[in-house]
Amino acid sequence: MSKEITSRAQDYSQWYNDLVIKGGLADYSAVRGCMVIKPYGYSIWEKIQRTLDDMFKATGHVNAYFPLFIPKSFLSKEAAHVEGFAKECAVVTHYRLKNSPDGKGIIVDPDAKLEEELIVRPTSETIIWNTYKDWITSYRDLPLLINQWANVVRWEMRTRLFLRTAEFLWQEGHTAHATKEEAVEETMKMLGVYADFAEQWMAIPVIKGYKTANERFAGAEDTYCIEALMQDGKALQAGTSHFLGQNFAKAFDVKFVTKENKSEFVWATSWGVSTRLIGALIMAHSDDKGLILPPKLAPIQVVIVPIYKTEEQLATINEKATEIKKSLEAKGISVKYDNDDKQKPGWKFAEYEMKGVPIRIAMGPRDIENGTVEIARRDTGEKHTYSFTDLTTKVEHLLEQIQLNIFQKALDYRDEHITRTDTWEEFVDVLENKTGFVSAHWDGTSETELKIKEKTKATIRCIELNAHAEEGKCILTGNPSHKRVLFAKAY
RNA sequence: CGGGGUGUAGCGCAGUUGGCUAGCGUACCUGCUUUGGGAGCAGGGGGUCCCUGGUUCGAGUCCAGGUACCCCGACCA
Repeated sequence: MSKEITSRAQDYSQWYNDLVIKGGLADYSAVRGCMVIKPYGYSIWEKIQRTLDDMFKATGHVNAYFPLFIPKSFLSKEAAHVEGFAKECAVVTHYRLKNSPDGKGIIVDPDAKLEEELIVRPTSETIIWNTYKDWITSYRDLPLLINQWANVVRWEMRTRLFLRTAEFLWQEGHTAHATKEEAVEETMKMLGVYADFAEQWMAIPVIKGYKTANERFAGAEDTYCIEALMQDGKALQAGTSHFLGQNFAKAFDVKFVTKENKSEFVWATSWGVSTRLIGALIMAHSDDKGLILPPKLAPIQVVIVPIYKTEEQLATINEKATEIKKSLEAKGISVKYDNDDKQKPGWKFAEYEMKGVPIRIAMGPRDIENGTVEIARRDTGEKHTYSFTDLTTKVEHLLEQIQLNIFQKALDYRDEHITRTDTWEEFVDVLENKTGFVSAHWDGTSETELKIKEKTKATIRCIELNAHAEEGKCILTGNPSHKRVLFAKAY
């Protein structure tokens, strides 16, 4: 056995790392905090990208690309924004290297110092709003609905594969609107897009909510989010959509003339999801045997493994397997027929389970004789023998079932891990032992929120959009509260 | 940035109080046998023992300094 996976019970972090590395999704790189996304992992990202991009286009957005570098002065134009990002910016100070005088290697040429230092974008609001100033003059220029697929850099103190890397890939939407109402509507619309994507494609149930002032995006009036729950009971913010008000319009002096010939500041939103989604995908569904990928995002949906003793048998199986492969592919299903002779069937079974391929079809002499195949589901481990008849339909149906099943499983787990508490003792106990979300009253002050974080390490993940009014007392201070909020320890 | 850990073959690791040609598993190459859950046997190739300096007849091993990465916190998507 060359690829043992650490079990979740033994060491959850190590389990996660094993899945990423041994599942062939990514590798550590020579650069601190930066990872290499390997082809198998990147193909998941490509599927995420393609799907979301279609959803963005369908909601009226177009793609553009803005510079990787941002003049240092831009960042400081919005006070909260610089405050939030300054501590984690990579800075370009020089533009040239030269041979070291002692002949050993190369050094930064001190004569090549930049007039104004450039930062590597941690997010693009500033460079984009600086550009929007030139693009927007009239109400006729609005709304401006732009998305960009890009890499950004945030110099995090501690990194984790996919969940928090110094450089990561993401998309960031930046829209400009004539009215507050329209901008708020856009913010909510994109939150909805993210939630739909998470649930229908990633099979991860999410809670839609908004952030408290403490957790808000630097420079936003309101930050909305989708929160998911991982198998270790920790919450993971899977996507955010920000209502930026007129903050960036004011910082970059972006005004437009209304129909009534009045000059007004533009209203803004921004929204993003990143390669962190892949981390969520891994942790939400997988088990101790390896990855479990939702069929809709799995790079390989079906793998066919031949079992044979003789060349004649292999030839027969090749023929039948190719036929099956073609008929599945005709339905848009991605199939790999693995007749590589260097590995044995048992090895392949374990390997594709590790990689999370939803369906495995095994074909041996027995099957050829009986006109059957053996089909194994990755999510449940169940194996059944099916006849060739209507195989394509059966597989299509099974893929749908798997997609629904892993969503339901994640949903059941999530729902079991939302606990309502009304006493501090129970609150602490649930966070510590049961884990997951805790629904509790909070007095609405940042001070209380921070104290709770200090005592329990839990933060307010969000205030649910559909939270109904309910009178109660703050879990910590006993002060009056009008609705419950969701606490959890988070990634 | 604080705490802990690890750097020895592609990968995972062992290496005793300092001692001979640095070893094991796996992967790789060759051959034969195998193939319905990570195959077996035989043979073979592969090393800057993280770096620098020191102690010593002799350093993977001891000492000092450096460096890289991982894990747990603080910070964050």
